[in-house]
Amino acid sequence: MKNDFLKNWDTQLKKGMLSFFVLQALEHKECYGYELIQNLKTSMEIEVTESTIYPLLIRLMKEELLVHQWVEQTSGIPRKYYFITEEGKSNLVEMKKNISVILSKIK
Amino acid sequence: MKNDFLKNWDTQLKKGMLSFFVLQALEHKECYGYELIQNLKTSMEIEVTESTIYPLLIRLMKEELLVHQWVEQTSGIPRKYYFITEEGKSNLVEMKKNISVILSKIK
DNA sequence: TATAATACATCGTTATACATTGTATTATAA
DNA sequence: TTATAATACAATGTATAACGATGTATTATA
Repeated sequence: MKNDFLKNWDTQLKKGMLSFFVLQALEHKECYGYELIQNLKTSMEIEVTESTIYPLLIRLMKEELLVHQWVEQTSGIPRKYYFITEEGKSNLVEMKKNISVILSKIK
Repeated sequence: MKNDFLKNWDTQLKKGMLSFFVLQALEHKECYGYELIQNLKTSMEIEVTESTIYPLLIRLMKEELLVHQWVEQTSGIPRKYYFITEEGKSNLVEMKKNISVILSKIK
């Protein structure tokens, strides 16, 4: 069981890593917000709430790293699908470079 | 040259990684605040300002991951040396584990 | 027929990096 | 001699991002 310091540290570490993983996930395959939360949990073991993911997606769209498209469903609420842009892809490459530099500093 | 998004992302990534690197540095060798800033820059290529490091050291002491000791100098201002505690060392181990889990998720 | 799951979103709180500013001492260059 | 930089500590205010709580609406299930 994690202590309070480590729990808070996990949260702080997400500030940065989460946007990387969201871009990585959407580069692999476009999806809608709710689906992204499930995907991060099941295939990445990253737990995020809606109050984290929706503002994050909005920020990434403002930065033009993502675009969205509403898709009507045969039944139920329309889904807002997110797609990574070319700028998103090139930023993802830069982010990966930065992360490997950081990793090289870990003893 | 990094764009605004990447510059901000770097800052966000520090929120979490910096406390790890400070603990790692102090595990290697105790030092005082100003010295720590120099060490992080020269041997780790991590740039931090005093307004980042001093509050961080205070937080890590509150968590009892660090302790400090004032050391008088033959000339000049006394220096506040920081030492990692046993709890600090064990938390550092946990942090390193967490980081490798995160890394394994990078494609 | 109530409850859970799906799907969107916002608001307030909290934590942290950083620019700016401040104090004080010592070394160096003009 | 004097101004400037470097050393060494610290606090204040701002911006950013994760998260708990809350809200709306639809569909599936018990």
